[in-house]
Amino acid sequence: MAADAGQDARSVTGRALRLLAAFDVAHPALTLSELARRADLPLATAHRLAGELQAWRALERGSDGRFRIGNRLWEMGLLAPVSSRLRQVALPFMQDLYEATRENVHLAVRDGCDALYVEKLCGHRSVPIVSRVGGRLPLHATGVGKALLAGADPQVREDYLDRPLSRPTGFTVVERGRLERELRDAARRGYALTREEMTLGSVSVAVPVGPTGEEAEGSAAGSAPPEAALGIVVRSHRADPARLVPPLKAAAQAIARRLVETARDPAPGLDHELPPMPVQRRGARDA
Amino acid sequence: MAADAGQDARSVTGRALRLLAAFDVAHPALTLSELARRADLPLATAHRLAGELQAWRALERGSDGRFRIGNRLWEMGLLAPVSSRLRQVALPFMQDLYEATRENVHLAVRDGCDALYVEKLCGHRSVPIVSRVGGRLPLHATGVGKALLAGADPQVREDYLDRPLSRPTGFTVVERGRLERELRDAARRGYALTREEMTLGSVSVAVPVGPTGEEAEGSAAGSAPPEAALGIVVRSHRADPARLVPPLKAAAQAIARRLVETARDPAPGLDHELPPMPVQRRGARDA
DNA sequence: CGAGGCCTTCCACTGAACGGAAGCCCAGAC
DNA sequence: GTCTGGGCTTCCGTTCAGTGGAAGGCCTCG
Repeated sequence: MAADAGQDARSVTGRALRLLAAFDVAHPALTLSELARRADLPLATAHRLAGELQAWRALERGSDGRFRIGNRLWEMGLLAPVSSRLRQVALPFMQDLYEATRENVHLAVRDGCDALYVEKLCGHRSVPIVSRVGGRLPLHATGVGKALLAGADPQVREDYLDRPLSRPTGFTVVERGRLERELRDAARRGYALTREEMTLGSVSVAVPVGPTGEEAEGSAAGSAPPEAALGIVVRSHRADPARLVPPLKAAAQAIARRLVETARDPAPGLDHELPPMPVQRRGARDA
Repeated sequence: MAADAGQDARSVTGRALRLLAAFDVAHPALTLSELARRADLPLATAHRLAGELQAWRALERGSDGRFRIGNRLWEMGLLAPVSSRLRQVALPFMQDLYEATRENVHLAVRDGCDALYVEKLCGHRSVPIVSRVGGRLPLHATGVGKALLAGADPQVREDYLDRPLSRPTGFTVVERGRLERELRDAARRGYALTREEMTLGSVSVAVPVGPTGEEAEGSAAGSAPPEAALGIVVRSHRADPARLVPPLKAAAQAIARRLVETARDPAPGLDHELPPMPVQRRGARDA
C-alpha cells in the first residue's frame, strides 16, 4: 500500500514536490519563508528549489515577492485525462443542462476517498456553494459522491465505509446500515439524492456517467464502475428534485456515449501517431 | 534575460520537469521509453524519476502501462491565478454571453508571445475551432491576441513585432505597418477584429478586460495593460461582427469590475489569515 | 539605533542521484 | 521450436550535484 506515499520524500524531487504541495486554496500565494516553513525545508534549500521551479515557470513570483502557481503548471495540468477528455466532452452537455435548469451543475470523479470536482457551472444567482473546480468533498455527503460510491466496485465501497465518516451537517448520514441502504437504492433507481447532508439548505441529485447509466441496467449489478457523476444542487425549498432526474440521465447518457466515441477515434484533428500498444506485465503496479 | 531558461537543466529538478514537459496535446499518454526519449534522459533515470512523480501522483500510470498527467498535478494547476481568480470570476459572464449569442466565447491572457486560452465555451453546433483551454495561439492572428497586443505596454508590442510573425492563413496580417495600424485602430475603438487570419472561414471580435475597458478611455493611452481579453468567433458568412461588440464590452466591463472587487475582499468564505505584506527589495526579480 | 523579518549568496562536505549493464517478459518472425 | 527486438525493471559502484549553516543586506517598527 502507498501508506505514507507523498509525505516523507527525502529525495530532491520529493522536496520540489513538497514545495508545490505547500500551496492550497487557502494559501494560493506564499512568501519564500512561508513556503519553506510549510514545506518543512531549510530556507536556503527552499530558495534554490523555488528558484528552479520559477525558472521553469512552474511557479511565478509576483511583484509583491510572493510565489504563486505558474501558468506552465496550469497548462500541464490541463493535459490530465480528467480535463482533456472528460471535461472536454462533458462541458457542452453541462451547459445545456444549466440553461434548461438554471441550477448549479457539477461533474465529479472519484479520486481515492473523495469526490473530485472536475467542472462546475453556476450563474450569478445560483446558490453559493462549497464545491470548487479541482476541489474535494467527501463521497458520502454529496450527491455526486453517492452516485459514484453506489456504482463503485463493492470492495472500494466496503473500504470506504470502514473508515470513520465526517459529518459536515446534522443531516449527514453516517450510520453504516442506512448509508448502505441509500446506496443500494441509488444504484437501483439510477440516481442518488442528498438532503442538506453537506450544506444546510441545499439538496442535490446526481447520476452516474458511464456504462451503468442505462443500457447495462436490468442485466448486471456487476457492470464497470462509472467514470464520473453528474449532479445538480438546488436550494431545498425549491420544488422536488425528482423533476431533475430525466434531464440529468439524458445528459449523462449522452456524455457516456461521446466518451466511448472519442476513445475510438483518438483525438480530433491532431497529428496522432498511434504508437504500438504495449501490454502490461505484472509486478510493480502497486509496489 | 531568461534566454535558455527551461531547456538545459542539468539539475534533478530540471530533469523531473523535463519529464513533465514531455507531455503535450499530441502526446497526452506516453510509455516509459517514449518518455525517456522525449525528455532525453537515460531509461534508468526516467524510470526512477517517473516513479517518484507517480508516487506523488503528479503522474499516473494507466492499465496500458502508459504514463499520463495525474490528477494531483491538475489540482495544483487550478490554483494558478489565471484559473482560480480570472476564470472563476469570468465564467458566469461568459455563460451569459454564450447564451445570448450562441457563438464560441473565449477568454485569453497574454503569456510571453502567445495568447494563452484560459476558458472557452462552445456548444455542440459551434464552429470547430483550433483554440483549446490551456492552448496557445499567436497574438497577431487571433481576435483576443490583437486585443491584448493593442492594450499591451508599447515596449512589449515593439518586441513582439520585431520578431518574425507566423502566417497561419493567406489572410494573416504580417506586414508591420498594417498590423500596427490595425492595433492602433483596435485600441481607439476598444475592440479588435480578425478576418480569417487564423482559420479560413472564421472571423472574430475581441475586447480587452481591464482598466482600458471603458472608464480610462478618453484620458490616457498609457493606462495599465489589460489583464485578459474576451472574444467571440463566428463563421465568416454569418452576419456582421460589429453587432457583437456591445454585449462583449458589457461583459468585459462587468468582469473587470468583479476582478477589482475580489482583489479587495481576499477570498469569499475561506479561512484567510491575511499574512503580513512584505515589500519587495530589488535584485533577483529578473536575474 | 537596535531588534527582528525577510531574502540572497557563499562554499566545504557528503550522501543522494546517476546510468551502464544485466536480466526479465512478451510478441512476432522465421 | 528458437531467435531477435522492444519494453520494462533492478542492481550497485562512482561521483558530482544538492545541501544547509552562516554571514550579510535591506527593510520596518518601536
